[in-house]
Amino acid sequence: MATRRAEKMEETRQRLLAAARVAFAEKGYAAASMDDLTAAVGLTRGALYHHFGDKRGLLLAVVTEIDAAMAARAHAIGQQCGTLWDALLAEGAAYIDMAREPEVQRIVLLDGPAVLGDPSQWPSQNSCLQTTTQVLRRLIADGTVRAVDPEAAARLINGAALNAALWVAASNTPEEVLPKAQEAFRVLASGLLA
Amino acid sequence: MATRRAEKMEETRQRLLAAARVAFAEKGYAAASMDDLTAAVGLTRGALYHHFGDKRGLLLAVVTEIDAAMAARAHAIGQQCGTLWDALLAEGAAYIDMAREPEVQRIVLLDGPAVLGDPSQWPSQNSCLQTTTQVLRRLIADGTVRAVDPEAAARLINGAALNAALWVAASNTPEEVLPKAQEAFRVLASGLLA
DNA sequence: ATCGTTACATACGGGGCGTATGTCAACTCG
DNA sequence: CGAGTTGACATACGCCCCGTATGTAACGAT
Repeated sequence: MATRRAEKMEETRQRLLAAARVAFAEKGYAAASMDDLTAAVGLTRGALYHHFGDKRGLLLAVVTEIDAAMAARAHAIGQQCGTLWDALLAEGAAYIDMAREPEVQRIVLLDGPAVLGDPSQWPSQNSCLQTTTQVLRRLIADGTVRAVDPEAAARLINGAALNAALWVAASNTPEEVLPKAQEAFRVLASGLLA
Repeated sequence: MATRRAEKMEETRQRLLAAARVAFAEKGYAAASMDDLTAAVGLTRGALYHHFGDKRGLLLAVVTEIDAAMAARAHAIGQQCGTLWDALLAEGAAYIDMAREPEVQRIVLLDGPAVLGDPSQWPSQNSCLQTTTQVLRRLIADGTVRAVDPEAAARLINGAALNAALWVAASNTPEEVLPKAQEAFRVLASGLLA
């Protein structure tokens, strides 16, 4: 089949994606130059526009990739918990933790919403949100959690966690602030219990 | 003394601010042209850079203004409540409501954080956050709310509310979604009660 | 009345994005 | 096996926009 060609093409796509992650994370979306970014991996803007359409398309691809990785990681952590409720708390803590990484923070939490709009409208559908919603739905079904709209609760929980993470990361003393944030998260989440 | 001059100067400052609010809200920060913006009120970029330093400075001024207005409005609503706890819930609901306005959403929630960084680091100190923190401090003191870090709890509460608002506004059917969001907010907040 | 200050306009340079066009290698098919 | 076609990527161009340096005219002080 057309393997040789498609193979190489996929490789350049990945190289561009990787370079974009670094550039967007370090300089931010607006300040990242497409010329510099492509040159860093030995290509030109031609390749970029061929693969991703425009600068925004590139950001979308990067965000989708990171979002999927986050959701997978959170899901894996949740799986290791004895009860579903513990899984929910653990996933929340995981989000707070992940959002401390500069790459996640800058790209997914700050530039992502500004450039691509509300996360729930992204094509990736915000996998993180989906994961949390699923867990909540089951918790409501088995009576652990009060009867609220699962999607609404998931959005609030996620928003709280991500906001907490932003706070921790921007703090001068993250080590002191992190436990406070996690404790507050647990207290707040307990409001959902039946 | 130097009133005539200072008076006029203040007026042009306000005109620029007003034009910026409109432009940033309608086109978004990145797509808003400083040339167009200033021309819309019969001035040039010269005036703008004289008053605000740069494009970012203009956004900061706009954000500060809106933030102050939001905090004032929330505070006023809280004052009308019988108990402090009701005030907290009412303020939360007010934030959800205010964040539905396109101006607030686009400027304060989306572009603000992306361009200016984490809201808690803004010079305006995010008045909204301050207000909520104050109320929480008093609620903890009088034993209504469990002993958590007030700032942490305020950040989470605010994050949840604002995220909910983004969700409502981006939804296709805001009327259906709004009550779900408000209900979920109340349930979540109840976790703070002692 | 003169001079310094300052609010604002004009002019200039640099850079970045998107697109139109070119090129060359890889696959297809007779 | 060779000619044609497709497609991945490079090159070239125009446009817009930001920030700054420079100019100017009005206002206030002395």
